Amino acid sequence: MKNFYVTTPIYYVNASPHIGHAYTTIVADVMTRFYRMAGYRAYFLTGTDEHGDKVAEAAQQAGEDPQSYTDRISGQFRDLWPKLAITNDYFVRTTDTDHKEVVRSILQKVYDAGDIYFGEYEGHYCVGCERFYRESELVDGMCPDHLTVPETRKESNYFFRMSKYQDWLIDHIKKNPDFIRPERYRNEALAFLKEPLEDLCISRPKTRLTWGITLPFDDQYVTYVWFDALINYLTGVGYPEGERYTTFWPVSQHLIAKDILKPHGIYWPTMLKGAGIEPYQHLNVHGYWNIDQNKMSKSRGTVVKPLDLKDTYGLDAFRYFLMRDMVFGLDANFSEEAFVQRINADLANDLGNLVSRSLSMAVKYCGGTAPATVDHPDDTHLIEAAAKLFPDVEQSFRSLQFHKALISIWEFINLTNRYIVEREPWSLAKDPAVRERLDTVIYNLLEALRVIAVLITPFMPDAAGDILGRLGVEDIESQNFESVRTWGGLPIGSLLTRGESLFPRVEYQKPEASAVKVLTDVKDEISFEDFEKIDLRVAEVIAAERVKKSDKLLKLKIDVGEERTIVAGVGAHYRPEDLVGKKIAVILNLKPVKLMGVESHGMLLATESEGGVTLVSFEGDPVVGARVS
RNA sequence: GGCGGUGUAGCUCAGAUGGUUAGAGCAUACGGCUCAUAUCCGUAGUGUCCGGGGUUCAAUUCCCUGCACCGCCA
Repeated sequence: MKNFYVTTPIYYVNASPHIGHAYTTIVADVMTRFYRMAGYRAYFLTGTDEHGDKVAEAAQQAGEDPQSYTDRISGQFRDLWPKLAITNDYFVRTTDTDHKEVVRSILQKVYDAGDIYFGEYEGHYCVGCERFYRESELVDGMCPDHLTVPETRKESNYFFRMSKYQDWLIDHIKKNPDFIRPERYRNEALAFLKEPLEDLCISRPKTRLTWGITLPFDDQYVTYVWFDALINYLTGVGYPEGERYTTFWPVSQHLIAKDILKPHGIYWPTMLKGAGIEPYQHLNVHGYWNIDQNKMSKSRGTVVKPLDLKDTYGLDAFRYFLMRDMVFGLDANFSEEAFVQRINADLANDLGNLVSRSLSMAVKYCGGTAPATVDHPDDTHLIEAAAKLFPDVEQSFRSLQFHKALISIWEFINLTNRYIVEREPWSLAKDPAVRERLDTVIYNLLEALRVIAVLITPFMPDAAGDILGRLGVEDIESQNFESVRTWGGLPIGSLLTRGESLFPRVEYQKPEASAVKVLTDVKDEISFEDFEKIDLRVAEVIAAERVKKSDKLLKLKIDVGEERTIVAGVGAHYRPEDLVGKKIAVILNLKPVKLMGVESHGMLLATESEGGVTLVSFEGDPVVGARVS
């Protein structure tokens, strides 16, 4: 038996699930369902990534301890997947006991092999940037951002000797053209590798971070990110031993979005190499869904979250749209309008209507059971197209071109619709002499529906099951890809049911057609006490200059009764000299942040729209430092 | 600032290791059918394939350069 193993990234629990998570996971599910139906033994892993400072912070902000916080958010992901008809075989969490053990055993292994070292070194540390600089990064011995001379500081951490495997990795990627795919991302990985790899810092001292897995060889440190998160792909199949591991690891493929190409394409293979484990087989990289809010319906008075649209329009339609409208590897646009168009054109008109008209005629002309057939030369075109369909779809799956698989299936749907128009069953029905021919045509239609249903099962499991049910197919399990290799799989005499519309047409109200003006992005209501927490003041700009290397950021010195420095992102629309002397509104008590290396102690108020950025200013001449309320 | 991506029909996008008339869907117009969710089938179009330069017998495709938009990093 052939095997198949696919993973999604484990999702970081500092935010709730969104369309990006849903897409990756649905692709993994479609692939898994496909390979299961093709006779493979398949294994599908997803899960959550739960350690690190961002999670610790998010937990603290939510007033929870990290474990109960991660339990809660991880649960959100776990609960979402059944609602998307996801059929993962396992759900891994990095806080699982077995995962911690695997991480520690691999760290120990790499450590024993001499590929992890303790780096206590002196470096050029820029206080403003809170980071170390390499000699080569400095400009005239100074921090490139602050143009100050960095101080010499000591820092201790554990490092993975990644640089040692750079040549091996380049060689491996070159020898295995589909190790990273599609090709654009393979090229990108090779481009990274043209520069010398630095060793990977893999620890944080417990004085700074405790929410992590303690290093097996130094209990004063936890491991940081990579040796924790990436290793889930091994934990999920029961590494280091066992039948699952030996079965699935050799055929492993990862599915990721392009933002995490570097850790998966560079760090992970070298880590595996260092641990003496075979690299994964494929890294499949997809693009982003861009959300065009202008093209999303505003009739509901809220900004539309794509994920919510599955409830409005149905899960199968949602899965279909995601798979059909994105070319795997490239970015795509998500708009409600495009979604509705797909539903009406492809699902309602082409497929839904085909099911409806075929079953309607079968019931009307053949009494509700699948009739017997007699071969006819005019039908070979349809039958041959059906035979060719699975190989085409399989070919598309092998190259991750899911949209092409769907196009192939829809070409067959169109062909079947044409078959009806050409054969005119309603004319045949008027002449008792051609009864046999009518039966054959109807049978062929029903069999075509069966073939279609089988092939769309990975994408739209519910609709497929529905169609098979209407065709009277009793043993759904038998409806695999083997069953569509030869024509005639639908038993004669199968009991047919007409049923309701499979995909009713849907209405989409264009945003601008809405008569009543409704704000689309009103935030949650707050109390007056909440508002009073904001310290709004009148300030006067004393000096302004551009932040080095930034188009947008301006560094402003302001007078609010005291002198402060703030950084404002208005540089694309205001020149520094335009601002000096202006009275502006400023939030004083915003937590200071560092932008491009400059610390900002407040934020000016401005509005941004298509016309550009406009500062909030005052009618008259208010006193500097006065409260705004 | 560095790196990368994208720019093809009204819209959303495919595609071509360089080679005759550059494609699909949607939208539009016209025609056919009535089994069907007013659906289906057929026909008809439209394009300086972002600008400029180079290589070539031949470039929209390869190279250089410019512009616009987007993303990542610092």
